[in-house]
Amino acid sequence: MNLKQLAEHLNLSQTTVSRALNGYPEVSEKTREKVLRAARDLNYSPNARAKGLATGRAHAIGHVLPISDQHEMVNPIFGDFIAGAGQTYSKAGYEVVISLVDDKDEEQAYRSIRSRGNVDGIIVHGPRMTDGRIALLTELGLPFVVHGRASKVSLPYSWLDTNNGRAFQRATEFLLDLGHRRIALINGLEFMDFAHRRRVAYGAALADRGIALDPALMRSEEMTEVYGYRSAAEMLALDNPPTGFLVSSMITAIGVRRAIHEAGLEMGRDVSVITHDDDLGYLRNGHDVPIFTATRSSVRLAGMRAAEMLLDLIRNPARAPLTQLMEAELIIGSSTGPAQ
Amino acid sequence: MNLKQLAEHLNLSQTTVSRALNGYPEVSEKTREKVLRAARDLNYSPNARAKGLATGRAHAIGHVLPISDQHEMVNPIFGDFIAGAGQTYSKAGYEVVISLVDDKDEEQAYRSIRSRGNVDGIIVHGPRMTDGRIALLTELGLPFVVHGRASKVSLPYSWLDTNNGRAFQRATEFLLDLGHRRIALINGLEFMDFAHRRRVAYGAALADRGIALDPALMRSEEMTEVYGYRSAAEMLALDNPPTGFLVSSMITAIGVRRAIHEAGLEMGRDVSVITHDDDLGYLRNGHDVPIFTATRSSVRLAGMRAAEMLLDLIRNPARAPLTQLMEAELIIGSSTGPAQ
DNA sequence: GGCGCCACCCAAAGCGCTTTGAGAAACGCC
DNA sequence: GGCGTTTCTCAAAGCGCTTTGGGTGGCGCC
Repeated sequence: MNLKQLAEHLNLSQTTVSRALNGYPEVSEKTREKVLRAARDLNYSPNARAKGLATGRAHAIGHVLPISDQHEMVNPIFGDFIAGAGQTYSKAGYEVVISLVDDKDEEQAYRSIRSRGNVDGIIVHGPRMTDGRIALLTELGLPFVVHGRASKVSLPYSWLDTNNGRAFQRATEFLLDLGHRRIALINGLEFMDFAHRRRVAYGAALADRGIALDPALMRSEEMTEVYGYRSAAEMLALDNPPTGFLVSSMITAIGVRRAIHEAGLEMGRDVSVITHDDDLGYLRNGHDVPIFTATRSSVRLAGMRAAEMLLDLIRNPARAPLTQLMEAELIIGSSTGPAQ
Repeated sequence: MNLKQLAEHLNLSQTTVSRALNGYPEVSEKTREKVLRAARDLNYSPNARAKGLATGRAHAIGHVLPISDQHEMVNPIFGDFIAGAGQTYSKAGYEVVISLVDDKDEEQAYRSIRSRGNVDGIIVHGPRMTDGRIALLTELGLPFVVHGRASKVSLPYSWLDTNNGRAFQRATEFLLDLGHRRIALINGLEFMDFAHRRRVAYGAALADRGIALDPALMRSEEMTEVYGYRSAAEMLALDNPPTGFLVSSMITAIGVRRAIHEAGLEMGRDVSVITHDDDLGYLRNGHDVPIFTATRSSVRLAGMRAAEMLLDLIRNPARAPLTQLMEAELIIGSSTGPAQ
């Protein structure tokens, strides 16, 4: 069923039918009514490609996930982010298209996304500190919003980020205030911007209290459970083990907890743990009784907001870049306690 | 840059340029060479909408996630599945389009996906035991592959599934062989087909040894960490607590482990746990030293294979439905031991 | 009755590509 | 040199939609 057939069925021109369906005023209410009913009855919906070709809009948003040998963005965050964004999109009649792009041919990939024209804008995931994609997309004139920031990029661009620095500063201070002096950082990969910021904030908070950084207490890897376990196990075996852990994700913190248990220690009493919590749907940090003391910031909410920003950008291409910084809340769970 | 401009630039007709780019034999190698170089230099890539309109193929695959109030498919599995499928797609030049559809207007949604024509086929996620989508899609003539099965649907259709029944039967028998008699099932939602099969297999294995089902030891909910924790905590507080747990996902098993620890028990000694393990990238069950005894089946691999099946179906529309059953392997970790 | 004005409606062009049906150029053969 | 083939190239139609630039009929008004 296409427009032409529908028009013939109704004994109307394609123009009139199209106008009726798209809410143009040049058509009488009676006609519009008739057209809408027929469309529903005959189960007509316009061909997206043809519509896109004619209007120049794809009504789709691209989510580009960089992949490389060292690192892969398909992580637990992504599902929740998409779920949030998807909610916003579907209200606005937009679709999500996902591209996995190898960062070897990143430039080529973005250019081709641009000229293939099947998305009206894109969300950039996993920004590095110095991320070439921002300049590239700006040059290409394709609307985009970065989930996160790129510290070393000075161009103006639209982004939405959690205040990772502030969050980790507060978390570090929280442990310091409890009397901890040996505080470990089990961080994500530090060429990722968010992890870099956390690292810097942690360092600054310690320096503020005159505590020197100990490289033996700092790790930076992909945030898996096993990584948390291994790191914590090794650190707890040191002559001078940490009494507090700052961890970059719930999954990793679960690994840390496992190591603590295996060492015969109790979390919250012998060893304190604070983690960042993205508030993932299936991995709730117990909203009533938090398991972990955590810096919480909903990634699903971030998805919704980033999507709104992007749609806004698409509708008003002339608009200046939008930015939004979300504060994480520090929630107190039972994984922290005074230093022994 | 579009075809016309490229053709003008080369002083050729659009036809010739198009043929050169798409590898048709009617164009000389010399010309083709020239065209390809120009395309690369000028960063031309064809407009996907126009191409799709002309060819009738979208070069995109839809992944449809049902959402409802009671249940939401955006779960940890999804990221890995897409990562696997995406690998196959990008090799074949296909994109992924994600639609979140509310199951209230499911029928409408699938019909509209069909007629909007921006995907060539779809992967159906999260099949229920009696899933209306299968009949609907068959009727619509849209190629599709189901990730999982629908037990109560008798139509032939293409699917790829893990042998959940066999896996949970083996797991149950494994615990029985270790002497466990009170075995709990912390299952997923049992209107989901995979969970139903697990439930049936668990029941059958117990019945085989003449053990009656105890409703107090059976749960069926969304597979979160908190659910695992709460269920296990409650069961361990029973007068006659279980000595073995069969759990439907790693995340939930982590919750179970937490409850066991909090009860002052040790997993693998006082209480045994077997979980299903989807082999998620960021939540590895320790490939060298498994944390949990588990039935393992890579969901990423499932994604790759399902994608291949679908592409096959798209290329040969006349082909009979394809089916593929993946066996899970039972890996022995340290979370199980003889019943006390 | 003739005029202008709305309210409706339509034919046709155009979006960027593929593909058909045919023409020109080059070649070998007698 | 003329013929049939092969090789290369082209103009134009068509995919399903939107949108421009008119038309047509009915109404009130003088």
